[in-house]
Amino acid sequence: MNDHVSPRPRSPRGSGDQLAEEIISATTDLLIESGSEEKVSIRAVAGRVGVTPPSIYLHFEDKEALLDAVCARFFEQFDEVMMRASEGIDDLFDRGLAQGLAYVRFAIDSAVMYRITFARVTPPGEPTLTDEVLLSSAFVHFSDTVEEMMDQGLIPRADTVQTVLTLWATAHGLASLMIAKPGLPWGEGYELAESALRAVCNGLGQE
Amino acid sequence: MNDHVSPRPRSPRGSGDQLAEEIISATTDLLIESGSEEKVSIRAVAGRVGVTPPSIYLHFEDKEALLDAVCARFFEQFDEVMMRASEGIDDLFDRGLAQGLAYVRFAIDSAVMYRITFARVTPPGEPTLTDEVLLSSAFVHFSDTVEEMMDQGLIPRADTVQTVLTLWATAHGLASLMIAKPGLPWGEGYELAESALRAVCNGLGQE
DNA sequence: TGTACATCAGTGAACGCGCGTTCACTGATGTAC
DNA sequence: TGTACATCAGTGAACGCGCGTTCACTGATGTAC
Repeated sequence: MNDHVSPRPRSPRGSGDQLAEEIISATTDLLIESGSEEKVSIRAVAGRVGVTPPSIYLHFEDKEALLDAVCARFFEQFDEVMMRASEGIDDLFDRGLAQGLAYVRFAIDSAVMYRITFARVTPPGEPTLTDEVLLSSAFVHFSDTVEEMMDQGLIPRADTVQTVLTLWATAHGLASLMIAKPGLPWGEGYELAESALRAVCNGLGQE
Repeated sequence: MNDHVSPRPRSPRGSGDQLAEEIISATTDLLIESGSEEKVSIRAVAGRVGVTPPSIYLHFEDKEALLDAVCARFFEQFDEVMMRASEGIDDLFDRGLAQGLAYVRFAIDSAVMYRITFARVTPPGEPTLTDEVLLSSAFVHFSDTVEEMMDQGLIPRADTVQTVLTLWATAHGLASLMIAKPGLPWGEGYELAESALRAVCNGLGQE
């Protein structure tokens, strides 16, 4: 964890953002390796990047801000992954399912980051959380899919946000329980996850 | 957090277990107050109980062992809560639903403990996890309910464990997402949770 | 073109702190005779 | 019944450590004249 790298050359003037990027990805790597945010120190991050600890504070106000940036960066990847997974799938139901499964898959593949991101509870006063998530690309894109599915009658028409939250909770529950309790009999691949997602889709509106 | 309490009287000979109990509940209280296991120190626990730090090691091998004991104790409560919630409900479907909802409710009421318990990932080598959970009262009791529901045709007959895992994942997803993102529009009470649980029950077997 | 200067990304050393844990010790309690 | 002793739950003080963060400083780079 305390690995040092040959000191990096000084950055040219206005290119401070590049170091910020390197700090974020070094922190991500260390989080994955260590498995917890408390085990990743500013010193270790600095060492990994090839810089001294105080330099970190030139780019992030404190450790919390750095971790926030890292988690935000991670969360952004979900949109890309879900979009890519449904590319070229014509059947609308299959497309929605593929997106949900891609979510579960990606969460499990990046188990440590997923766990850490969701463990960082949003402070109660945070006013913009709702907007932040609701406006995030992943949420919007998936909402679009859901709305189309309603249009085609694949799932019953209802409040879009409520439906999206229900499906998200299902996918999140599968991913996070599979991560937390990997020893349970989840079966070989993702069949259980797939059938759970299908079940909730098919049961919508029959409540 | 560093509160001290008047020093407790010395325990009589063979009653060391009582102090162990007090340590567990003091730790639970401190976890709830601080919101994270790293913020709870052995010193603080000792102070809360009214004892010096080294005494803790007379009852728990180290901090990890103490936290494990605390989480195990917490997990045991789920069975009691779910059983109590379904008492006196005759309709079998309603009984299952009440158990699921009680799970979500209790998880949210004890948000901090729930989050911490599920964040403590079971180490990969742990051999007994599966048996541990599968034999736990909550799992067994809920499995019984599910099996009865299958008998009555309320949900399709299928592998019980798979069905229980699916329902557990749904309840867990709702609870943990509601805890992690309380700012999202979950609605007033637990209607969204209830309709999600109903949806997955009704969609089972239609995959 | 050459020189003095301002800028500012990054440094080196240190700060104070709280932590988990260890260890030799104490002293009230129970027991043996 | 009285006394010497073993037991052992809990103590007091200290260990070494790594942490987040601060602050005065450096020195390469770009700019003004």
